[in-house]
Amino acid sequence: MHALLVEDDDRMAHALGTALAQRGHSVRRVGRASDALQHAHEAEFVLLDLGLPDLDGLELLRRLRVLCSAPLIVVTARCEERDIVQGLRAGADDYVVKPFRTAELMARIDAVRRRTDTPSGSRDTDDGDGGEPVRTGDVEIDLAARTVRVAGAEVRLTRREYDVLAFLAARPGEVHSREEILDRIWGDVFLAASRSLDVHVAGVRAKTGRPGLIRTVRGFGYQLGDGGRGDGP
Amino acid sequence: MHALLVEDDDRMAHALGTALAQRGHSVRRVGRASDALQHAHEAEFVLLDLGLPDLDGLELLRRLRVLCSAPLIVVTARCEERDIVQGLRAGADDYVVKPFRTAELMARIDAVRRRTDTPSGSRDTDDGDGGEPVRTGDVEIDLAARTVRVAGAEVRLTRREYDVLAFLAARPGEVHSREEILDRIWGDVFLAASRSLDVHVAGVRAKTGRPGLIRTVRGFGYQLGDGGRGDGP
DNA sequence: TTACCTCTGTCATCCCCCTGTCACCTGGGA
DNA sequence: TCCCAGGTGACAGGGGGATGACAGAGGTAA
Repeated sequence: MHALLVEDDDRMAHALGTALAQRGHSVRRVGRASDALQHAHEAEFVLLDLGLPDLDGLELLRRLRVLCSAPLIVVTARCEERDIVQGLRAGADDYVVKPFRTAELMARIDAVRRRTDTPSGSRDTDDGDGGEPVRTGDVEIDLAARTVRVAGAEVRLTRREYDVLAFLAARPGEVHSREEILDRIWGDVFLAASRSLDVHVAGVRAKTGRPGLIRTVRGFGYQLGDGGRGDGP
Repeated sequence: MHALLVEDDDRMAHALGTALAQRGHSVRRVGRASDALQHAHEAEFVLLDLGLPDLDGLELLRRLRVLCSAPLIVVTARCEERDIVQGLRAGADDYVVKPFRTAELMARIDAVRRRTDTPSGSRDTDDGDGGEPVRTGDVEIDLAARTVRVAGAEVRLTRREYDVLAFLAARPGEVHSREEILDRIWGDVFLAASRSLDVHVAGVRAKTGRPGLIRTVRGFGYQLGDGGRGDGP
């Protein structure tokens, strides 16, 4: 059992690590976002502190979610309702506010894992396990390195543009609704009427020079395409 | 979407019911444990108050867990660590203490359902069509990815066309009436006299090149067919 | 300041949905 | 076998709505 503990405070990390170890988990503790992203694919479940110094917590959470679908519990001092809602919408399975009670946290970990350890397994053959870039046509999306290459040349996308592309690339071939995308990336489905998503999709298409990289499913949402050549059935 | 709201306090039930209805859930509210147990099997998810007068909350939770495996969130005034741990260990997927914040509770409901729900329309008896595509002949309908393949090649259907096909594919072999299909997809049975359904069925047949994929039951409705070869009993 | 990103608003376009019509098929009755 | 009535398939056209393209305001970081 491999727990990934993302926590920059030494005392907190020590306390949590001890509690987890007592319950039979092997723990890898990291204190920086970059290390968290590097080890995400090894984790059986994740405890995430949103207050890291080197990257916004929500942003880290979204990036982790693209890299792995393991159970993830946010453990943080941020207790505003807005923070909690956004954290859960960004993909957290549970959200625990510091100071927390250890036994409760352990019970929550077990509850989340009970739901996610599907006996039939293989629920996540999808998300880029480890570091294999997603390829479609001559476009290469490296979810771990957060880079995009077209015909070998790196393309610089903005944060939102990359988020949208990475979200679609995490499950190639699947169609995602506008609401789902807005929920996961913006944390707000009520932006559905907004034009933001369209604008950023257009940005990805323009900067990559591959209009077919993101395919529109009219009236529903978007899907990762074949990289440009939009031939039909 | 069927939410089972187990709550004996009228004001609380009203507030919760309103919030759920605003988010598109249909709500059945019960105030007694016996009613909760009776309707448990219909629920798509459960909100459970532990403070009912006629049965100990934990005991009710355990009995509910035997009857149904739907996502269940405890919403209660009991805030002792011991209560929370016991509730989670008894099978609750989350535990929210009153007074709670509505938006947070809704986000927690979504988070739990995200982990437990089958991605697309099929919502009934959990007969394993969770992630496996439906196959008939050489046609493959992936309800999770919202894609359709014929002989391995992806076929692009419009929204309505896909909706009709997916609805039939969610229960292979069953015959569905025009009214039922219109009700579930259009939300309006009064379109029964309209030609829309026929047009979209024709679209599916034409685009897939499999006229037998959707079989007409004259005077009644439609049924998922065998993928092309139109022989039958 | 400067440059860039993000979001919003507007306009134009195109596709999809619905409807209407005609023809064909099916099933029942004479 | 023939006729009739209702239902369905095929096809075309109009309208509406979703999306793409573009511009500009506001915010943020360098």
